[in-house]
Amino acid sequence: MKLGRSFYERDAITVAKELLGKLLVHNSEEGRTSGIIVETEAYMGITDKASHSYGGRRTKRTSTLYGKPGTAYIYLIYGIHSLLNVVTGPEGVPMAVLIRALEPREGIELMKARRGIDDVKRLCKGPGSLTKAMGIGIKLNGIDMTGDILFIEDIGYGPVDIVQTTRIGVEYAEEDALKPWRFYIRGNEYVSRR
DNA sequence: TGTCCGATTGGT
DNA sequence: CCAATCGGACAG
Repeated sequence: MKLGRSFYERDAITVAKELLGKLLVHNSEEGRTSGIIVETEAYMGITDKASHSYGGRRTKRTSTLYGKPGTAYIYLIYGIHSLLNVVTGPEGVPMAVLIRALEPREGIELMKARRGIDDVKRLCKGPGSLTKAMGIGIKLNGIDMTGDILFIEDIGYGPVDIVQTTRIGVEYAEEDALKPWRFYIRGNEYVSRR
């Protein structure tokens, strides 16, 4: 069953935990790909120094974060990688959940071709890797994830044993770098390293 | 308009 | 450890 607006209309920490074990699906022109979400991070918005919307910052890029819950916030990092987030919380509250890793399910051959590697374990390991495997680029920024192109389903996976720890790559966020807002499925082989 | 730099990745 | 690669953010 596809996740609807109300699922996303909650704080990012709650959504980040509950997204573990759900299925991310992309119906692209090249074909359908999907994977179980095994790792997420919560970005809590205007009070979170690691968030793009910290302090209520509202620019061309971050305007997506202020949209409806369930909107895809996709941006380019290092000029190379697209990172996928789902906007959460009530409209106007700029929180989001970063999808960091997937366990591939459907379209694995297409993912291998897009990534140029064969190791299934590495196909969607890391936020920049999974978007490449799934064919998700910044063109999809702002798309409604309650639609039929890019969306998330509850497939009854679980129960899930959640590990909670600090987020990756946010050292600049001072005290907020220590907040335990990264979540992943304990023991899962597809979680990113470091 | 000019400069700085990143919620990363892959290779040295 | 370090380069890749480019649009966003912000100073001037």
